Amino acid sequence: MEAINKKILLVEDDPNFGTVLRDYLTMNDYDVVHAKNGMEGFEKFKKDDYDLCILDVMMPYKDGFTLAKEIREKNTDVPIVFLTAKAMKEDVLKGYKVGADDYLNKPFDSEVLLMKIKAIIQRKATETISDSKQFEFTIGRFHLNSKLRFLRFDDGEPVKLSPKENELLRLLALHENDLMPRELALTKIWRDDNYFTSRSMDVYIAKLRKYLKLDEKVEILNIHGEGFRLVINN
Amino acid sequence: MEAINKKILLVEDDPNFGTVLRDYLTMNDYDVVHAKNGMEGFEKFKKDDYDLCILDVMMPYKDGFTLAKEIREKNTDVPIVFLTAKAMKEDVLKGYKVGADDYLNKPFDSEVLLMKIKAIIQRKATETISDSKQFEFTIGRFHLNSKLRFLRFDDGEPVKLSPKENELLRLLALHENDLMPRELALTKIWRDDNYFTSRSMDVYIAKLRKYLKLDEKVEILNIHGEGFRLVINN
DNA sequence: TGATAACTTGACTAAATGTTAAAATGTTAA
DNA sequence: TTAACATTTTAACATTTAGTCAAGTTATCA
Repeated sequence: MEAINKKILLVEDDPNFGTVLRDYLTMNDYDVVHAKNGMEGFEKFKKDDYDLCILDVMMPYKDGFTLAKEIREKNTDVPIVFLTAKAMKEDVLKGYKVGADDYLNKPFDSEVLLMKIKAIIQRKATETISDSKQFEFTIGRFHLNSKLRFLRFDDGEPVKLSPKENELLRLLALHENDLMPRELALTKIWRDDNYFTSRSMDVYIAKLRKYLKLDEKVEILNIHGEGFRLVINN
Repeated sequence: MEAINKKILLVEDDPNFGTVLRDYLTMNDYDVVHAKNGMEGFEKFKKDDYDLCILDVMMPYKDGFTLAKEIREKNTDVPIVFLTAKAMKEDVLKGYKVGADDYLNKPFDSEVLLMKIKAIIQRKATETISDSKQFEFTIGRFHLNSKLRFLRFDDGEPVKLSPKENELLRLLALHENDLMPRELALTKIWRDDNYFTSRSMDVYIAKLRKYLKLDEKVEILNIHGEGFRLVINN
């Protein structure tokens, strides 16, 4: 039986390092497409579907973070790994905002690299499956059934939620107590990130808050400029 | 090249079993410190850094779960494995609540033990950075969550930080006890290094100092003409 | 001690968010 | 097909949050 290899987009401007890495990955049964700079990387990304993107951070013309942002606009799911020179831990936050899945410090152990790649692709696969499977949530004294689109308080009468209300609350519940980035909701639910969809989302946050205020332990907090957080206090 | 052995803290009150296990692990290139009870185990834990803790659940005075809780307060990352006579379901659940990484049932196959140990230490080592680590810091009696942008003192109410406050404190924490060059913060956070951004940064240093003065052991020192230092005094 | 760097405070501007209501759009059943 | 209703978007305005800058004070260094 011939298994289909995972496809990796490698964007690395250093020709020596890039070639070595490409060959090493190819040897380990990955299909590697190697782009020599950010521009080329984005072109190649648009032309095909990849299971993983490995981006060098420091590149002329277009750095890895900028490229990642462009990639994220096209595809919210593909795992992205950054290659950085050692001792650049300050940049991790920046990478995270763009939706980084991991960092690799140059130089790195090739064994570790392979393990991480495998783990990330694997994690992404199970994550999306388990995410898409979760349709019922307990939110404080509420129960959300996201498939039937209703929200029940204690044992009272369920309230019917509109599609947008439902999806937004579900996304918040999936990130319970953690940050649910604004951008995530916009790309996942509204499939567009602009001023108006953003305002629309705020309207829905207000509606959800109105529903949720029956339980004073449940609240939707805003993190200015970042997104929202569904917290359940004890 | 001589690799440094991984250090294991073994807490087991049964002298026979404990000694046999210690010797077996030592034979397999682990550095083992053997404590005969929970109290001794915690003392030894505080004195050194370990790559893994193996705790017997049933011990006099202080059982394994209680010890695990104390260890977790000091260190949220170190892998913990419990040794149990038999896998009681409720015990397993209790263990995972305390943050157990695995269970070993006595008696157990020594080969299996070695494999599990290797796997656990390995897994911990390759865990992705984006899983919290780089966003959470302990600063004296404070806890900084850089992703959610809040700073908590002891177990009090978290204070919300502005993006700039957050990034600056994070940068200082990354350089804890070391110099954080002024220029670094300006280029990383303000993306511009001029007179005014520099004044602006001073404003933020002042704000951070105000937050941090709750713990007199924590301070931000200035190094004239160089930058700042976040120091934690003992 | 004079020059430069660091610190503090508060006023001001810009941007993001909260809220409500009206307008536009979508859906369903008679 | 359309009337009634549900959903979503847009608009308007209020409020909160964040960042910058200016000006005066204090600390440090040579």
